[in-house]
Amino acid sequence: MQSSEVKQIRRRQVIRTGTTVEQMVRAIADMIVTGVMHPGERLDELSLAVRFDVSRTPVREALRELGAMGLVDREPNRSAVVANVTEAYLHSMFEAMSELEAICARLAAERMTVDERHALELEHRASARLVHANAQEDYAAHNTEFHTRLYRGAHNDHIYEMVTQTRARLAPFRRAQFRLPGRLAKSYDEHDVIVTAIMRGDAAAASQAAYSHVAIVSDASIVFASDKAE
Amino acid sequence: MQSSEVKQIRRRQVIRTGTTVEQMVRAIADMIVTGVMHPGERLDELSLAVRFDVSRTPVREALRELGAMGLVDREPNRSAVVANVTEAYLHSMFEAMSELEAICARLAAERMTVDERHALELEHRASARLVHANAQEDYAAHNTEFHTRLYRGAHNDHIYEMVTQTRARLAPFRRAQFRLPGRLAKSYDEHDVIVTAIMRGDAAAASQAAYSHVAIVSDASIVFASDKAE
DNA sequence: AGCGCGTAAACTGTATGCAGATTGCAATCT
DNA sequence: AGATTGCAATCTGCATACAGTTTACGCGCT
Repeated sequence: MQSSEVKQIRRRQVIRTGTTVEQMVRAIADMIVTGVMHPGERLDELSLAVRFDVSRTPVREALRELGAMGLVDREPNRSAVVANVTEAYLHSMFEAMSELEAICARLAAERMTVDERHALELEHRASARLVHANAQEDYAAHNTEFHTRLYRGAHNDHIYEMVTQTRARLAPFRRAQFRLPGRLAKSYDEHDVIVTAIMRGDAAAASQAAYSHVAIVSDASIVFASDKAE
Repeated sequence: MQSSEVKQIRRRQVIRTGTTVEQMVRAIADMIVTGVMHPGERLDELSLAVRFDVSRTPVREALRELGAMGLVDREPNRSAVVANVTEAYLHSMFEAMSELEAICARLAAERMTVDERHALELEHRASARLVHANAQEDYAAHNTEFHTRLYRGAHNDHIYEMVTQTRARLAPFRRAQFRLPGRLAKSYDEHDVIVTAIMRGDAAAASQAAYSHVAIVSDASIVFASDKAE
């Protein structure tokens, strides 16, 4: 290996932000979810160290984190291997997402403050413009914000954690959905049903609407995911 | 530091199973949830290394894992600090547990195979004996098994993961509940309602019963937790 | 006295070395 | 030939050394 200054510079050029380990976690996570690495494939520490031009120490820490995220399986004295994110497991994550989102919607309908309700409605109305403009990128950003407000509105920190973690793990599989023709408008309509239910404090309706909304997204995304898996 | 053989032997005597890191994770997690360490308290790597008689490397890996578990907060170039598991957050975890358990019960009522239903019922009936004997330890073990069957019965791997993780984080706060007088019998009765609902495939009833059951446990445990916090 | 500033101590981040575990292969035996 | 045991190569687990960063303190200056 070369002198440490050179390495620092080289790395800084390639990768953006955060500590070395964070960067590696993101990079490896990406390789796994995008299918560059296949389930069962071994993640040899030394190879990764060479590949990222670091020592084995940060590699080990990254693998530990990925293990905690469920992206790799680890056993003592064995290589970490890419976890088997089977289509079945993916499906279970989407289903879980629907359930969690339904819970959030229900609790939000019951618990959101007046201010939160207002903000949610404003956020929602503001996105109508983006639908008409078919501004997919911007709508996606709005969409994230909208759902985040929903999660926050449930006023339960642990549920918020679970739902955002699940969401993060699903993100790579969900990216393409807004490219489906007409999806933006449908998404907006679905949001509308949720917002309306929440505004009038109808927990059951909000829950139901949120469940269906996510289920629809899931279907669209799973199609995409299986395409990618070729 | 002394020679490595000596250290190995000493450690083997003190701690039971798993790798050094796993042991440290458990030990530190215990100290945090039992209140030996207080929120905001710094977890200095070197001090921990000395304390557990290991080097900083396993300490760092343990801290990373604890960070992923949400028990400690980490920032680059700063000490890890004990996360603030406030009573509010604890409450949110118990509420989340109720919600998750309700989902599992509902899905289990719909999806459990004939074999799984049988096994659940047998497991449940077998525990009646333990109630009469007031065998708290054994009943606790049975209780774990019972709930695990419920979680598995939902046939959703991601939900299973979330619920077991949440359960693990709550475990230390829940330990004492069976010491409350009459709790064993009540627990058994509550299980009975759940089992009955599941056996006849009544998803709504199962869900409702599971929600209440966990809510009751939560109440009992939170009392204990706030006692301990003195 | 109060405020910067510089420096050293303390601590985290990373590299590297060594010991023990695992695995695959080969030589031997049945 | 197939099974088995021993060995070597490979890899993980941990320790230690070193580099970079943050923090705290004291000194000088205003």
